[in-house]
Amino acid sequence: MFTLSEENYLKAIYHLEAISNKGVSTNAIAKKLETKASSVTDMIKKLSDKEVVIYIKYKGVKLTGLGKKTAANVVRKHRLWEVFLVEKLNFSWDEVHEVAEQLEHIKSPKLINQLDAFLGFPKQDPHGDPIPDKEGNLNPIEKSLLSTLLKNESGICVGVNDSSSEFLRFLDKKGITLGKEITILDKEVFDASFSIKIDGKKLSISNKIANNLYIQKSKNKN
Amino acid sequence: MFTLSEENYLKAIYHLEAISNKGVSTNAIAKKLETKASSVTDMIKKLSDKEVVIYIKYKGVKLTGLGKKTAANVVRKHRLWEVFLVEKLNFSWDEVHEVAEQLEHIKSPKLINQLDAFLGFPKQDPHGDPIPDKEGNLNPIEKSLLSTLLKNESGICVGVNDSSSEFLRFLDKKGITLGKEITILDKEVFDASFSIKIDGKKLSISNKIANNLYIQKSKNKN
DNA sequence: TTTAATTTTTAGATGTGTCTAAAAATATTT
DNA sequence: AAATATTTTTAGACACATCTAAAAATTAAA
Repeated sequence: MFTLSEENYLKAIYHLEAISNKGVSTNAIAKKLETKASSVTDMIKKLSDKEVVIYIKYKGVKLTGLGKKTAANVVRKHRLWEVFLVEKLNFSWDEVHEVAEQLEHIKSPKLINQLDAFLGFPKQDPHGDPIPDKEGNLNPIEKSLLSTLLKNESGICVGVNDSSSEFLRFLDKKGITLGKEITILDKEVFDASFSIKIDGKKLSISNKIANNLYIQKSKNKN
Repeated sequence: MFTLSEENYLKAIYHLEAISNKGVSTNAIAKKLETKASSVTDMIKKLSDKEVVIYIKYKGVKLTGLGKKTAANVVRKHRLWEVFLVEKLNFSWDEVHEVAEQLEHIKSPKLINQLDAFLGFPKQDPHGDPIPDKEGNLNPIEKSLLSTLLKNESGICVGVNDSSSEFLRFLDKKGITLGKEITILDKEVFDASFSIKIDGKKLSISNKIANNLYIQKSKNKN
């Protein structure tokens, strides 16, 4: 069994590995968990003793098979709870993270499996992120950043790279939600901003936005 | 804000006050929480500093208004989650306690209010215990122990005094569930056991059972 | 390749919640 | 009311997770 703190470290390492796939550095973990490097070193030793990470001094850590599975299970719980909050309790997608951070630590295999069934075995959470299965495997969906689309190409909005409340509320305000189709009308050389079409309306979005929105490329219409 | 441990102490004191309505003794709390008296003394001091209990050395504790409200809110959450587990996730009434013990500590007013609405504002948990409202007030239902019924009197099963898995599974086995009507056919002087009628069938139950089952007295039929 | 900058680890401390063992206070017997 | 038993508190220790400050190792720059 793992403590709440250990689970949070495993989850952080899991997410960091997904980006870099190299050894995860002490500092990277510290930054992610908003804690100090010395605290990270301490915890890493515990995790290493429990054989969920491989730790080589000064070289960072890697998750073991068990570590990966444990972390994926926490992520699974987090994302299933997010679906529950949005689908059943009318939370909006920018409100779920904090509560799911708590709920993900509830220990009960039956609870999470029943919840999964109750929700109809969802494959993605409200932000478009894939939900790991019981074994910890996840089916990543094919997606690209909106910024990679060329002029006149289209895509269906399928996820976000930044899931901060600020960004999500911004998307809400602009009427950008998962499932909607976006077409690139123009790209500005000047500031790398985009002119897009969504719901038949023309919209201008900054490069930052385009770099945080995932789409699934549609077949080109001509 | 209160820690998980503090919440558990408050809840324990809350339940103990409901029985005795005197100052709750250190030992009583220790027994309830399966901990040591010295640990209880330590925690009581913290709770006293936080003004949720009145503590007089060697004289036990009493909850303050704030303490009562805080404890009732934990109980509210516990019982609402129990309803959720039974009604939505197909848990049986003997499986919910352990999981609810974890869920009751999740901090999010919106979560619990939405859950309440989602469940249709239930008034009782799966064991027949009343669910406190947002302010911490609770509407106790009128109930008596089955053992207090006289021969030929009837009552609707509305709650349990002992909600251990063992007792609940025993009731399941005997076909005794909340809502069913029970009629006393006979009382044995010898061992204080009861002969009852439920679902048209005759059943013999021990005094211990009759002392742990709450019923709501029906109008006498003749 | 030596020096400087950065990262990481160690050493020692703190707060929370718990424990054991012993002391103090209260309650119960005789 | 004195002796005994029980309850409660205190004192001191420990595990967990964290921190600061300083030392050690690694990486980058001159």
